[in-house]
Amino acid sequence: MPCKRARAPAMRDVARLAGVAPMTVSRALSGHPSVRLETRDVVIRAANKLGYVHNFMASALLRRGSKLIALVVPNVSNSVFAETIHGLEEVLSVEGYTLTIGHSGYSKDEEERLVRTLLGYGPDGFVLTGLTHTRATRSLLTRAGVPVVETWNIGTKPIDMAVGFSNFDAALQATELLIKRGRKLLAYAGGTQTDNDRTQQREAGFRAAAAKAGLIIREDWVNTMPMELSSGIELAKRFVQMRRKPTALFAASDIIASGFILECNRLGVRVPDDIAVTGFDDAPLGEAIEPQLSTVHVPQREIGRVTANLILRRLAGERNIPRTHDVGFRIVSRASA
Amino acid sequence: MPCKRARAPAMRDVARLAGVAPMTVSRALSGHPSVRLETRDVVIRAANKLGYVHNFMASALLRRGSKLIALVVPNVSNSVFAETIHGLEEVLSVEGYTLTIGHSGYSKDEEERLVRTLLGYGPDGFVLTGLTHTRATRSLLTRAGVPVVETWNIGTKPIDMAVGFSNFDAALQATELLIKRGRKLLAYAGGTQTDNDRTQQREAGFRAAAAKAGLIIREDWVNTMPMELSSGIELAKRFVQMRRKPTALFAASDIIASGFILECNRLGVRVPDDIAVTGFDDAPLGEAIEPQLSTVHVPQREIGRVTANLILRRLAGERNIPRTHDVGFRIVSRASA
DNA sequence: TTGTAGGCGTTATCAG
DNA sequence: CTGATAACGCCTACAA
Repeated sequence: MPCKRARAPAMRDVARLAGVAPMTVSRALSGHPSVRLETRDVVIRAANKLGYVHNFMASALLRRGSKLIALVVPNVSNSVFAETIHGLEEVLSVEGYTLTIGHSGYSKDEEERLVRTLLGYGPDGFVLTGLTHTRATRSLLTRAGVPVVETWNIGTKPIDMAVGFSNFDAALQATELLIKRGRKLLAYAGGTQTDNDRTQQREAGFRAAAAKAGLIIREDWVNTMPMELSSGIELAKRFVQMRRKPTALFAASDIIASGFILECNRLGVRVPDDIAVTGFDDAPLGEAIEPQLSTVHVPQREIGRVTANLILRRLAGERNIPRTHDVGFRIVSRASA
Repeated sequence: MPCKRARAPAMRDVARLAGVAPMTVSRALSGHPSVRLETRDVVIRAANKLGYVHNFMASALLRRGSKLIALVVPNVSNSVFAETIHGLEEVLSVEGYTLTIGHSGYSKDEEERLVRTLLGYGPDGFVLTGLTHTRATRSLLTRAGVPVVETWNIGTKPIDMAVGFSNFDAALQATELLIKRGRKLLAYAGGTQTDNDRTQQREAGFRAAAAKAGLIIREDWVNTMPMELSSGIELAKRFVQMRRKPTALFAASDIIASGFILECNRLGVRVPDDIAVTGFDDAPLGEAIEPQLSTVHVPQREIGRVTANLILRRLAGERNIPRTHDVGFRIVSRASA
């Protein structure tokens, strides 16, 4: 165990060593212009000597800004959110902000609990995933009076700001790619989460594309399963055992689609001849497998970067920032469809 | 923009509504035994009515615990760390702790900067990746007097506690698997990071296995590259163009190894006939590809869980906790070697 | 240009 | 069992 928690040096300690008042230390360290350069040097030297670290909790208590940005994601292990976190960090850390992260596990009630907790740290900004939240979540965040960004979807009215793209349109266009290839027997594989507006919109987009083309969707071909490779593998195993088989699969995640294709290769199912496949996200894996995966490119990291910039602009006092930011998507046509 | 930041209800507001003193609210809400059940009910009802949320900044200021655990990882986008974060969250969130996360980008100086910043939030515990840090980092953390856990490696003396496994032994055994298969011309692919003790130990383990078997390593077959699929793909492309070719590859990451195998399949290189491959981490992808990847299983999420539990035990006042926790590894022999 | 007083929200301590 | 007081580290407002 490290030695007993000795009180960390505070401004008053720096002040004593520098022979000035604590207030002068505060000004010197925050770069206030009205401090004599000489004094400022003395203070900075003293601070370094003592290993002074600024106490953000005290500043936050005074509502001067905690330099904390709160983030709630469904799951950090999901690489698409990891990329978004990366984008956020990239931009925010330069400005001295730190992220506090909570996992909702795709539950809106857990999300509400987390929002409550995280607000207790006085964050300067709040980032959520998706547009559907409990009434209490919306109200807590509205009243908090800090910039709030909902990510990964756009459409309904955001609490404050939204950064994402239309999951509905993207799924619709990805499905239309399959239909354009002449496929009529469509299957779907998407996430399990009922509390998840992205997944819901993707399934809705899939159904809309089918309806537009006059195709009937067999409900037993609509699969909801975790977004894991194993789900795709399982799906391929089921596929070879089916009597009536679909001729196309739209997976609402590249991970599921890739697992499906990899297992098809093993089982001798030919993609796209026996079944065409389209994914979602444009993960690096989709490009590495054979056949390469057709998918929807989504600017995962960009969502984080744009979100961070919006928060920074808001904190800098900028007004009249549009509430919704569409980062777009792009259909990537490769060999699997 | 949400409405003007109205002051969030504080204990004093709850106290007023409940008709008691703020101190009583504090006790009631923290489950102090010396509060009459009736009083406690009144207080809790008042707190709920006002939507009171506990202000951690004030508690942190009093050094009563910020309920914050600080974490520095090289990169959240790397799935192995994402799993560890997941394990940490899993255990810590149940106890009401929140994670603050910083990315060092594999730089020890950036890590030091982050440690300084994160300490400014008065965390109740600190989690680092790896065992090598700047002198200042070690000293800051020692003096902070909070539990500190270094993860993903063991060996040298930790700052406080360490949770991981011997990267050296794991790499050595993975390489020996290749040697046992009769391969003598060994190539290596590992991370670029010079500041990275895990990568260094893996390379050292690889070299030690070769030396033990009396094999000479060609330095131009020792590749350092980012831990991405694309690195493995690049490596496979180089492989087909080589005049003298290695007969085995030890990749210090399943991602690189998988990229290599996937591209080999595309280029007609037979694995393991033309080249045997071993990875590291036991990512789900290794099992999904054909041939399946031999690798080192590492309990990624378990590292997070064990780390969290050690911190909790320390915070609960437990003494004499061993400093080093070896979570072990397991060689997984599959078709690629 | 520098210093002083007071308070942010919570809780340890001691008094009732 | 409950309440008053003081203090944690910093910064706004005002004074010198």
